[in-house]
Order: sequence, then C-alpha cells, then structure tokens
Amino acid sequence: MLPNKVKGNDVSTTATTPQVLRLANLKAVLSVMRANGAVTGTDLIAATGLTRATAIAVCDDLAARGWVRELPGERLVGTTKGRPARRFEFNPAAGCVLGMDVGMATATVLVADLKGRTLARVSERFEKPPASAASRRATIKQVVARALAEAGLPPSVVLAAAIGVSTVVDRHGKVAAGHELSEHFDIGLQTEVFADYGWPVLLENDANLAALAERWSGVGTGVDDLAVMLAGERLGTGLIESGRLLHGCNGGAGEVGTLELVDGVGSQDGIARLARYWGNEALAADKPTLIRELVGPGTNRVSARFVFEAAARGDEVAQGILDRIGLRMARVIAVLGTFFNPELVVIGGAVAASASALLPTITRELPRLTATPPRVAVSEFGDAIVAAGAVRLALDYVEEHAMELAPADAPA
Amino acid sequence: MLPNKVKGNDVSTTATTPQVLRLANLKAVLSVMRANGAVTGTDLIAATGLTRATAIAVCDDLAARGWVRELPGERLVGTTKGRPARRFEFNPAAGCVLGMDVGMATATVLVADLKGRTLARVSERFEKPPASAASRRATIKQVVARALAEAGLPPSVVLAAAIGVSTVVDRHGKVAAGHELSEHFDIGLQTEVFADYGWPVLLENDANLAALAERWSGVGTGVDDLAVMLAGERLGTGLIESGRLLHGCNGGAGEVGTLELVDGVGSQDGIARLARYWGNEALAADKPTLIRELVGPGTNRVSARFVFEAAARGDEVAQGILDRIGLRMARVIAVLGTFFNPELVVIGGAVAASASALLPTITRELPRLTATPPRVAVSEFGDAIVAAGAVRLALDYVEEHAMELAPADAPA
DNA sequence: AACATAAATTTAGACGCTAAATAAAAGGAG
DNA sequence: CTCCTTTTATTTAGCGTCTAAATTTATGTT
Repeated sequence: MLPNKVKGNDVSTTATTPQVLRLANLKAVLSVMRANGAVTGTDLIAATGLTRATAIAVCDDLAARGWVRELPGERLVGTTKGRPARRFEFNPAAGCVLGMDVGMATATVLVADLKGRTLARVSERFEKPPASAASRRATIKQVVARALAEAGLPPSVVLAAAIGVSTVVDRHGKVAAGHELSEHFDIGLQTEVFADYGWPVLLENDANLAALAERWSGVGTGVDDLAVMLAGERLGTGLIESGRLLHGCNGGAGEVGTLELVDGVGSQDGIARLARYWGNEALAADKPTLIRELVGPGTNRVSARFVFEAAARGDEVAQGILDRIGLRMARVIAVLGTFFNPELVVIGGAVAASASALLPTITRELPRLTATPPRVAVSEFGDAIVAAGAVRLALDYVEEHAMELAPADAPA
Repeated sequence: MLPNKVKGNDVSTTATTPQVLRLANLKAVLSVMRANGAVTGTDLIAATGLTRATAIAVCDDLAARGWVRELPGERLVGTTKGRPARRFEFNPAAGCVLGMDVGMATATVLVADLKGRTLARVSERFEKPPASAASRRATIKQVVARALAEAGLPPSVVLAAAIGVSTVVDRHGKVAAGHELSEHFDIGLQTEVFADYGWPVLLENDANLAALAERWSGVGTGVDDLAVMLAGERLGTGLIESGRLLHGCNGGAGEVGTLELVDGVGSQDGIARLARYWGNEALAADKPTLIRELVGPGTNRVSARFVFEAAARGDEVAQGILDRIGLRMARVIAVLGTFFNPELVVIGGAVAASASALLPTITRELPRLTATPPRVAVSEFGDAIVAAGAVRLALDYVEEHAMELAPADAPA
C-alpha cells in the first residue's frame, strides 16, 4: 500500500497510512461532541450513521488536530462487560472566544472557552460622552487586554471575537450607515481595533445577540421563534424565526423606531427610562410617595431602582407607574406577537430582574390586545446578556469554520 | 469488469456499465438546467465543478429518467470550431404542477409545466356562503378536473399541487386551529380532497404565496427581503427575509390582525373594502360626486372600481377617499418597514392595478413615518398572484424532491 | 487531404467509505 | 486460574463515485 500525500504521522512503524476524511464528517462529529459530553465510538455510530471504523478515524484525526482529546479509560456508568470503549470529548481548551458588549457608556468583555464557560469578565466605562473615536478604541483594547490577562491566556489562543453594538448592523456584519448612533460604533472595530491580532471579528446588533444568548442557555433555550427585547433605556428587539436571526435588508429588522405609530406607546423609551421619567414627574407633582424617601433629601434624581423598590413595598404611586409601564410594554409585545408570532418574548437587559414585577400586568393585558399572545418571560442573564450572546455568535463562527482555524495547542 | 447492480441498460453491446451517480450531483445539474436554457458539458463543468466525464454521465442519467432531454445537434451560436457539444435541457414536459387559490368565494387553478409556464387556468365560484364543506370540496375537485382537461393532461402527470388559503398556515403546512376563517379551509384539502390522486399537496397562506410569486417573476424578482401585501378585502402580508418565507411559531407572522393598535389604521380592512365603505358614506352624506353617476340610478351599492374611476376622472370626493386610503396604507407599510426592514413592499391582489393611484401618496408619506422607508411597488400579477405563488411553491417542491418523483414520460 | 480544435469517450486509478474478519480488553463462570 | 462471553477496537479487502489523463470523434480550416 502506497503512502498517501498526507502531512505528519510518517513514523513508518506499524502505523498504517491515516485516512483522509471528508470535511463534513469531521464537522458532524465535532458537532456531536460539542452537544454532548464524553462520547464513545458507539455513540457516534448512532449519531452520525458512520461506521465504527470511520467514526474512530475521525476522532483520531480531530485529536491530532487538537480539537478533541481522548479521556483516560474510565468506564461509562452502566456498561459493565466487554472491551471498554475509547472515550473522546471536545477539547474546550482548544482555544477561546471573546464576547463583547460595546455600549454608549460601557465596554464589557467575556472570555469563554469553547464550551462557552466564562473564564473572565471585565467591564470598563468609556470617558464621559462624547468620547472621541480614538478614546473609545483605546478603552476597548484595554478591556480586552485586561480580560485576557485575567483569564491567563495569550491573544494567540483567541479563535474569534464578536462585538455587540447598540446600532443597526446588517447581516454581513457592517454597521448600517446613516443611523442615529452609528458614528459611535462605526469606529473601525473590525478593521482597526483588532487588526493586529488577526482574529475574525464579528459585529452584530446588541438585541440580536441578546436573542442568541437567550436561545442558547436562557429562558428561551431551544425555542425556535423567539423575540428578545432589550428594554432598559432604549427598546431594541432581536428576532429569531425558525432558529435564525432576522436582519432585514439593512439590519433594521426589530428596530422599533417608529413606535410613535403604535397607540399608547409613543416612543422607544425603555423601562428604566420611563420609570425615571414618571418617577420624577410624580415628585414634581408633590405626590405622597415612598420614592421621595428612597431618593433621599439631598437630590431630586430618581433612579429606576427606587421606583421598583417603592412599588415592592406597597407604594401606590410607584405601583401606578409600574402599571403604566406594564401597559405600554404589553402593547409593544402585542404588536410583536401579531407581526412575528413568536412563541416567547423575553424581556432582557440590566432592568430584567425588576421587570418581573411587570409580568402580571403584561400577561393580563396581552390577550385583549392580540389574538396570538406569546408567552412572556424575563431574562435571567442580567447585564451580561449581550456579551453572552456575543460569545455564542463567536462560538457559532468557530464551529462553522473549525477546520480553517488552528487550535491553541495543536500538536506540531 | 463486472456489471453493477443497476437497473436497465443491460443490452450488453458496447455499452459499458453506467455509473451510479451521487444524488447531490443529479440535483445540482438539474438545478443548473432549470435556471438556464440549453446547456453543454462545458457549461456544467463551470457551474458545478465536476469533470466533463461526470457531468455528461449525469446528463445521460437524467435523460434516462426523463427529467432532461438531449437537443438535436444544432451548434450554439458563437462557437465554430471543434467537435460540437452535446446539448441538454430541462424537460418541461416531464410533468406538471397545480397552483390553486382557494378563497372564500372563488377557487382558481393554474396548471403549469415544470418551467412554470401556464398551460391552463380555470376559476369557479363556490356556492353562496355559507357553502358546506362537502360543497366546497366538490367545487374544488371540479375546477381541478376542468383545468387538467383544458391543459390536455391526465392527473397522473401532476407531480405536486399547492394550495393558497386565506387563513393562518404554519410552516409545516397545517391550517392553524382556532382562527377566524380556519373552518372554511380546514376541510381536509390534503387528506380528503386529493387523496385519490396521490399527489403531494402543499398548503400555504395566500399572502405568503403572493410573496413567492413576486420574488419569482414579479416586481420583486430577486429581492431577498420582501413584503407583499394582499390588500383587496382583508390585509394580509407575506414576508420573505433573506430569501426565506417567515411563518412564526403558528404561521401567524405577517398577520396584521391587531392593527387596531396602530394609530390611524384601526382595522385590517383592505383597499377595496375601504373604497366601498367610504364611497357609500359619501353617497349617504349626499356629497356631490361622480361616484353616484357611475353607480347608476337603480342601486346604492358602490363598488371599489367606481371610486377609482371617479378619482381618475378628477372627482374630488373620490380623490379624497383615495388620499385617506393612501395615508392608511402608508402607515401600515411604515410599520412593516420598521419591524421587518424589507427592501421592497409590493401591493398585490385583484386591486393592485388600481392601487398604483395610491403610490404617490404612499411614497410621499412614508419618509415622515419611518426612518427606513422601503421601496413600494404595485404587483402586475392581477388576481392570479396567489395561484402563481402556489405554482412556484409546487415547483420548489418538485425541484427539492425530484429524485423521489417519477416524471411523466419516463422511459420504461 | 492534412491539420487544428473542441468536445466526447474510455481507461486506470484515487479517494473515502463500508462490511466483514480479526484482535483486544474487560467481566463472569467454573 | 482458565475459558467463555461480551463489547469494543483494529485490520483488511473491496466497493462506489469521482477525477485525471489518454484516446477518440466530429467538426472547421488551410
């Protein structure tokens, strides 16, 4: 048998020439391993339809490339007889990904291994607006450097990075020109900021990433038709239909910018902003409310937190405000439910935890507003939802392009 | 060389054993042929990346199955030297498809060949509502029989049938239960009506089919992010994002049922209905208008046609009605444009031709209502838009499942 | 008639897999 | 402890599908 034109493994001992395996099979096996934990040859036969010979050959190939590692021979529970199966698992240390949330005020970076487990998390505020593009770039670079240092990893092991920005991004990852906020984010994130590292850098709208995060491991896990609303300051919606993110021709899908047209909504103000606004209004009108005490004597600045807390303690003015907010959200969700017919609408963002106080109002009102009321839930991600979605996007990229990328600890 | 386990072609003359070809390659070549006209081996090499040997083998195989036919040896223009290339083309007579529009009042059937060319078209009205399910079934069967007779084709050559219905249909082709109109259409179209023929019968929402039609060969040809509004009696919207139809979890995506929430719209009434309604209102108010003359002395029933005609002739009352309708449509389109960000919105249905009178108003108002105004156009399909879309859906099915179907004139 | 050209056809063999035979690594029975 | 059973890994032969290269064929040109 003549040796094939294949790299490495030329140690002509007993070793027969390794097969050249079809890319699709490598990907399929890798995908099975990422979905499950440790995997045996028999598992792969069931999952992929390949022969045992091929399945194991694929595992050996992936292990040689560094994507997969073989576990020492502990038996799987349950099996007792027969030759012990070799066990392989996806190597989460084959690299890492970066998930970033670059907002108006703050940049957040998550470093995650290839199983999506967080290795480090760092946030930093930008200089007070208006920060120059150069200043924003510098801050972003710095946060990334700190996060990698905290994870104890060199930049070379980063296989992909994804960035969530609160402006319109089309399906090719380009910041759509001409939008209100685009100049704050179209600062060469892909071309300049990370050019030195040579990482693939993906850009996406923050609400879209929030949707990816929820479908990945949040309350929307496994839901194929899903809407996620970032509802803190500005309403923004990420839409997943049949498991795929919607963008529209310029990336504007889900931008609820013209909500002025919707009765009883009138703007794209989010929950926190409305709570502040109406809280201040109540104070200005000298209504008797706990909010005043929570704000304290020195200042007049109501923060959303105080309104929610006052309402929780039974304050009627605050509860009235939450009712108003709930009604408004119900209307927005009703429109979403009618137009997109999602199975589930998730309210996310920093305000999500508080937003659970709005759920009774929302679920009560929804059936009156639409014939197809979706389930409504509140995200449990907190303010890392966008960065978590960015991690998911980067992981998707790595999975898709695995065979073109070089794992961190690839042998030779 | 041992003969393979392959059907037919056992005439052991010079004929070498035919190759068994990969399904994906058969499909790829078939797809190229459907897209282009006559095709040579060299064309296929360029289009598919296969070798000439394989490409021609695929053609011979497809020809033997009946999907493709070889053209007699006229040279293609331009080439002058060398051995003449064999030329193959997709065989449009390998079968036919049915595209149906089953509405409340009328059933329309198109018979089309596999290139999508119409071979016959028949419409028939149902018994006056409420027609029983049995009566509706009988009418539908009858229209189909007449259409096939008109095309001169037996039922056996039908490879697939698609039906557009004006109710909610999910992405698996099931009529969603519990909807206003569902009982008129959930009459066993797939299970009973055509059970005898053994055709694959696909069900889809009428507006969705309209969208397929426009993207196939209408004003939306090739547009990847497209909304089509059926705007005659009831507003219904078909949405295509990134080239794919949107359904939502129950098929309700694009149902504008809760438009009550949208300022200045208030219902899902379509253009024709509004024209009638406001036309009657004007007559009742005794306004001086040409509409009265067009309606005639005997009756008081305004039809939409009269309003459009009066407006075209300069009647101010009628023009005022069209303005109101235009404003309303602009608002609906603005909401669509904001939520979906389509490149183009097409107004379709029987009323489409008249609707071009509304375009100036709509395009004038849109930029005020949304930051992302889509292009707006009027369909040129007339009232066959749904049936045409059904043809397209059936063709897609045939293309997808070609290798599982038996062409009409398959040899032996 | 001889040549040039572009395509078809034939042939050998490469590639990536499967199927079947064989070997290995364990537990259990005697 | 040895033998048997079970379960898996490994090896081997070879099959199906394609490519690459050589050969042939059909045409136009000189």
